Amino acid sequence: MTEPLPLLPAQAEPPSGQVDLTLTQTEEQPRLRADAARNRTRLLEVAAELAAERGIGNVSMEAVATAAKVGKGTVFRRFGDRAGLMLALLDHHEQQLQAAFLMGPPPLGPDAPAAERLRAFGPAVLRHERAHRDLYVAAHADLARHYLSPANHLRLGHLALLLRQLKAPGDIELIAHTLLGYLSTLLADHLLTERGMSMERLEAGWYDLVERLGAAA
Amino acid sequence: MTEPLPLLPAQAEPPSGQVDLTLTQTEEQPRLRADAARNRTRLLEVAAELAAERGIGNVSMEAVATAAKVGKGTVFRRFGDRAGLMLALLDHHEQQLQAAFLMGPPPLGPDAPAAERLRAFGPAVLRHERAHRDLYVAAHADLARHYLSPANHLRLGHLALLLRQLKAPGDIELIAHTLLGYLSTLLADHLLTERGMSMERLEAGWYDLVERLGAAA
DNA sequence: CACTTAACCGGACTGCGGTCCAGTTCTGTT
DNA sequence: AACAGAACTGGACCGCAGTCCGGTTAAGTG
Repeated sequence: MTEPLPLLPAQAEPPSGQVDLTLTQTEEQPRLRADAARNRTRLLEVAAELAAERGIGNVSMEAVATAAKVGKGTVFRRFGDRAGLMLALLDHHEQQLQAAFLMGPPPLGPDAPAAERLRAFGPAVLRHERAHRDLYVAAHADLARHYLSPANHLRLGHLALLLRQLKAPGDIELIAHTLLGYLSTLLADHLLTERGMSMERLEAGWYDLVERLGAAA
Repeated sequence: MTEPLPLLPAQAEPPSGQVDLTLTQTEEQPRLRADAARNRTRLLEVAAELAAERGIGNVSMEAVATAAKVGKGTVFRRFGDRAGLMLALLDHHEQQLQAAFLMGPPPLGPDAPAAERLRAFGPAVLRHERAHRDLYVAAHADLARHYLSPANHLRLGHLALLLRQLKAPGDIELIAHTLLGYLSTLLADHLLTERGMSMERLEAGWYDLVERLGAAA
């Protein structure tokens, strides 16, 4: 909780081979050694596989290590901790979403007016998170890290950009956080599952929110 | 993750002696046996003590059990799991806050106009959570339960009430959730600590939010 | 191509959260 | 007061996250 944080080289997101991380700006990756890179991809593949067949909640770190024919220590060295592995797994999916709203077609992509992009952002995220619910929940088990994750940072920046283009009044950064909070996996899941709300209702709520918080004074 | 949930009598909030839980409506408490009630209070006392001296993060369930001269199983039977114990610990503090905005003096209490109460709610919660930061973070480690906790439910209901009194347009429940999300312990902590924002800025953000989301159409 | 060194590897080890169940203690009933 | 059964108790037990460190291997240097 307030530890000195031993070593943990802080290298949780080094890309490997075909994996392209240019989207989520990784502050700098120290370049993995060849064997280490190989192991990393194998670990991710195996983890995804196990998650698919028995549910991510029933995949222990040790199981991943064993299935990838690697020592447990290796897994932890690479990903730091369980949440780190989840985050890495998630990263792949996240990139699809990011591509959609950074370079995709309207109304999400850059060829639509800002107001429309902002509107479209909500449902896109809601649906995306719903599709990968388990993983998001598991990954954000450590909530503190969540706010620091590149993915979250990117979303935040995107929203702030759109809001600025719209000349939205007020504290843009805080408003962006508020909007993102509305899209939180756990909140959406709670409202849909526990409270029995419909996706349409959540989307309508988003449109309303965007209208009131994004409109120029 | 999708288990049948063995027993867990779902009795996590039975009051004991002087502890008054009428505020956070506890759906029904099966009345603890005399010895069990005694143990419960001792456990909470001991836990609070240990938390105070070595930080809540460094207090294991076993340590609490031992210090209270009780078996480990007893602790888990009483509180379900670690988060349950945290929640119970938190409950006491939470009641102070609840009393403040349910029955306290203006501008928080019922003798002030709704708009003022709504405005005052934000800073009150922000400051309260900041004061008990560690505990909130530990307790909400299990985020799914968080949305179901009586405390959260009460806050939500309170906000919804005020919004309704203000004749705020839109989907009241969703707006209440959005507002509450802005006050999330973890978000606030992130903004204050990591992003170096000032408390004043967060409060100003709240006032702005309330004005735009609470104003009648 | 030999050599140095930094990085990596694996698996034994620790501590904790959570479960289980045989034995004990309370509470309501007659 | 005696009894039956429900509720509680405690500690042995399990599996997993995360640490540690002696041995190994890859990447720069001449």
